[in-house]
Amino acid sequence: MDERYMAEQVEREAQRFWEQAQSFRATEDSSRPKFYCLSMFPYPSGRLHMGHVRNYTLGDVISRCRRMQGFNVLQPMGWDAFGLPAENAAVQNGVAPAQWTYANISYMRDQLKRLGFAYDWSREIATCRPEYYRWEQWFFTRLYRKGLAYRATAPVNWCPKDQTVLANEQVIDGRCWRCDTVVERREIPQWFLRITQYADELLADLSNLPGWPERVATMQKNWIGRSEGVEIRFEVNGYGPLTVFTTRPDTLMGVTYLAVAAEHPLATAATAGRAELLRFRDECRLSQTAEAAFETMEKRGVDTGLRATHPLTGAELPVYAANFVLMSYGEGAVMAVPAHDERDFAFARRYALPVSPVIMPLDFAGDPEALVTDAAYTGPGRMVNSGAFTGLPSEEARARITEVLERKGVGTRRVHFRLRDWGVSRQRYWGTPIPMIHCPHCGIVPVPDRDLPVRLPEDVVITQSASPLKGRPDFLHATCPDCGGPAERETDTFDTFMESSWYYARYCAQDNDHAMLDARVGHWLPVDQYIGGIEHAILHLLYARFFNKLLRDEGLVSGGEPFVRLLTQGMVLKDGSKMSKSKGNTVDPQALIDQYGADTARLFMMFAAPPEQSLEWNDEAVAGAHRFLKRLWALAKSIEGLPKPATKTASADHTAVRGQIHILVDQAVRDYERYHFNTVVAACMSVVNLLQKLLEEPASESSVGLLREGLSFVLRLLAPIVPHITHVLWGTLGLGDGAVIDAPWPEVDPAALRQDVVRLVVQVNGKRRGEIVVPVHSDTAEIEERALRDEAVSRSLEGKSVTKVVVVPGRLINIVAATTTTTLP
RNA sequence: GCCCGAGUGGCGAAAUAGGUAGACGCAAGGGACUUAAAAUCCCUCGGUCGUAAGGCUGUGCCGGUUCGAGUCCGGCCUCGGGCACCA
Repeated sequence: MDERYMAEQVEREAQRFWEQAQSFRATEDSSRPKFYCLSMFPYPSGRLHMGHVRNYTLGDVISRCRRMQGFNVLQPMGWDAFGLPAENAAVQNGVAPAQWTYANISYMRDQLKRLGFAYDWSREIATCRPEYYRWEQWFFTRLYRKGLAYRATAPVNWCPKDQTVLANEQVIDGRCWRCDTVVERREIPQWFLRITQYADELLADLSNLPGWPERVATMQKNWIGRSEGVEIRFEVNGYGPLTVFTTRPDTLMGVTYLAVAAEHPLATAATAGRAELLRFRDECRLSQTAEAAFETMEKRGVDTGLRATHPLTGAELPVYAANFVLMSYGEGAVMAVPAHDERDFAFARRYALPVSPVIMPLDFAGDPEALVTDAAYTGPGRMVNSGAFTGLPSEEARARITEVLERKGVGTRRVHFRLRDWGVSRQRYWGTPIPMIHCPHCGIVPVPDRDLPVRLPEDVVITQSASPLKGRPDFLHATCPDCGGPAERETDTFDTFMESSWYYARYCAQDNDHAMLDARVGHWLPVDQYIGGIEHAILHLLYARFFNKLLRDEGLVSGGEPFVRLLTQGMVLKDGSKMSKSKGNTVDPQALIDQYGADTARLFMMFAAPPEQSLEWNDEAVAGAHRFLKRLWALAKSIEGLPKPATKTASADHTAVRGQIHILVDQAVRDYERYHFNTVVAACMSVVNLLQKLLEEPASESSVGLLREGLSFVLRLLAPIVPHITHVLWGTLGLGDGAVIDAPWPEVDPAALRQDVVRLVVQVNGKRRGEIVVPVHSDTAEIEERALRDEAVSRSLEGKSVTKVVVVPGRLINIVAATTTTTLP
C-alpha cells in the first residue's frame, strides 16, 4: 500500500478490476430482484459539463447502492445524438454534423469511463444511427395507419432573407440571429401526433406516480390544463355561426365584444376591402410563436366590422381580430367579458369598449360599475344585471346559463385541454427522416417496412442554415410504393424529443435488428429510478409517458407508465447563476478530474448539496473533498500494519464510541434510502473523525477491533460514492472475502445502539435553561422532579409558579411558568 | 404575463413526524512542526453585552396558531427555473 493517496493509480486499478470481472454487464437473471436505474442520456455537445457529472454521479451512486443491496441492476448509457448544435457547428467549422457528432461521442465516452460509472456499455445507443431510428420510423408508420399521426398547418419562425425556418433560440429580439432580418410567422404543413387523445389518461395517471416529485406532477397537470366549459355559437351577420369556448358561462350576460385570431377564417372573410385589417394580419405574422413572448406583448386588435348577436339578450356585439387570441387553442375565438377578465379588461380600455359587470362579491355593497373601474373582478359572487339570473350565486348561474344555452341549441358542454397535439416536424437536416413519400397520384404514402430505414445521408456539406436534403436528388427522388410512379420524399425530420421518448425501452433490446423491442422489456421495464434535470419536467417527461402508452397500445410494452420513481437534480451554479457558455462562467470537469481524480469529483458533487437543490461550485470545497480522501487513506494506512484482533467485540471502555459510530452508520443507511447523500458523507466524515481520535490511544485488541469495524462501515457506505478508493482500501485491509462492490450492505448492531442514560434539554417557557441526564426508562414524574432540582432551572424559575410541564420522551422537558409577582407597575 | 421552486453564519449546508438552530465541510484568525515553504496536526469561529459566570438576540419581512415554529397557516418581498423549434 502506497504511503500517499494517488488517485490516478487507484482509479486505474479499480477500473481494470471491474472491466475484467464484467461487473456491470446486466443479464436477465430472475433469481434477484431487478433494478433499472436510468440517467437522462446526454446530447453529445463535445465535452461533459458539470451538470452531466452531477446527474451521472447521482445515477451511479443509486445503482451501486442497489447492487450492494442485492439487486440485479441495469444501468445503461447512450447518446441523444440528433439536434441543432451539430448543424451550427457544421456551419461554423465546416465539419459534417455526423462526423462532428461521432467525434464528440468518442471523446465523451472516454470521459464517462474515466469517471468510473457502472454502465453496461454493451447496450450503448446513439440515436443518429440507422439501427436506432429505423424503429422510430417503423413505429411512426404504425401510428399513421392508426390515425394517431396526421398532417396540419402550424406556425413557424421564418426568415425571409435566408429562406429558412428558425428555432425559437435562433430568434433574437424578433430578428434572425445570422442576418438580423425581422422574422415572420408562417403557417406550413407539418406532422403531428395526437397526444390530445391521451390527455385524460396522461392526466389521470399522474396520481399513480407517488415516486415523482409533487411539483413535476403539478407542472404536467397545469401543462395538460384540463378545463371544463361550454362552446357557444354566436350568429355573425354576413358570416354565419361563430363558435367560442369559455370556462365562464356565468359571465355570458357581461359579454361586450368577441375576439378572433388574426388568421381566423372570419377575419380573412372580413378583410375584403379593409386595408387596416389586412395590415393587422400581416403585423401579427411578425409576432413570435413562443408563449412567453405572446403573453407579454401589447394586446391589440382591429374591428372586423362584423357584428354578432348575443344568444340570450339579442344585443349586437362587435367582433375584433386580436393578437392575443391563438388560432391553435380552442376555437381560435373568444367571448370577451371585460368586467371579469383581466385581458379583456385591458383590451376594452384600450379600444373604449363597454365594461358591463354581472357578478358582485358577496361583501361588496356599492355600485357594480364602481367595482370594475380600475380592474376586472375575477372571483365568484352574486349575479347582477343578468336578467332572469340576477340574484343567483355565480356558481349556480354557471349551470343554469349552460342549461338554457343547451336547450336553445346554441351551447354544448365541452372539455378542453391546454395541451395541443405534438408537432413533430422539423425543417432541419440533422434528425430522423420522416418516413413518408409524397406521390402526385396517391398523395401521402408511408414508406413500407421493407424499405426502412430511410437513411439520412451523412456526407453533406452545410453552407446555409437551410436543410441540404432538398438539394440531394439521391435522397429526394423516390418511387411511390403504391403506384410505382415517380414521387418525392418528405425532407422534414423528427423533433429530437421523438428519439428520447422511447430510448429507455430500446436499452432492453438494443441488439435486436428485426424488431423494435422484444420480450426483454418485460424483464426490465418500468425504469425503477429515472434521474435528470428539472428542465425536462414537462416536455421530455410528458412525451416519454405518452410514447409509453403508444407502445403499450401497439403491444410492445405492458405497463402504462415508464418511470416509477423520478429524481430531478438541481442545476450546477457558479456565482449564483447557471453555468453556461454565454455567461462565461463554466468550469470544465476534465480539469477537475485531471487534478484530483474521479473520486474527488464524485465526492464533491454528492457532498456539496442534496440532489434536488442547486449546487454552488466552489474550488476550495473541492480541495476539501480531496483532503478527506487523503485522510481516509492515511487512516487505513495506519491500521494496515496493526495485528488483526481475534474477537470483533469492543471492550467496555469503547462501548460509548462504538455506540456513537453505530448511531452515525444507522443514520447514513437511512439517509441512503432518502437519497440524502450529502449527509451520508457527513456521517462518514464524523466516523472517520472518531476513528482518528481512537487511533491516538495505545492500540489494544478492543481499539483495533473497533477501528476495523468502523472502517469496514465507512468503506462500504462510501463505496457507491467514491468507488475507486474504497475498492483499493477494502482489498488492502482484507475486510471481506471479495471486492467491496460485492460486500453486503452495512447493518448496524442493535445492541450497540442501546443506551442506559439519556440527555434531556430543560426549557423554561420554551427557552433552553439546562440539561439533565436520566436513566432511559425514567417516568415523567421522575424526570420532572430532576429537572426542577437543576440549579440553572430553579434559578430561572425564581418568582414564578409552574403552571404546566411538557415532557417529550428522549428529547426535552418544557416547564411553563407564570410570574407570580404582581407588584410590577 | 402564467406556472413551479428557493431564501438559515463570511460561504456550501444540517436539523427524519412541531421539540437543544448551525451537525459535516469550506474560508478566516491563532498556534505546533519546518532553515523556509508546501503538506499535515491542534485550538477559536452567528451577532451582541460581559473580565468571567452568564444574559439578550438570531433561520428574507409582517402577522397568526402552539407549552414550544427554520418547520404549520395568512399576507408580502427578493432571487432562480420552465413556458411547446435549445436539449
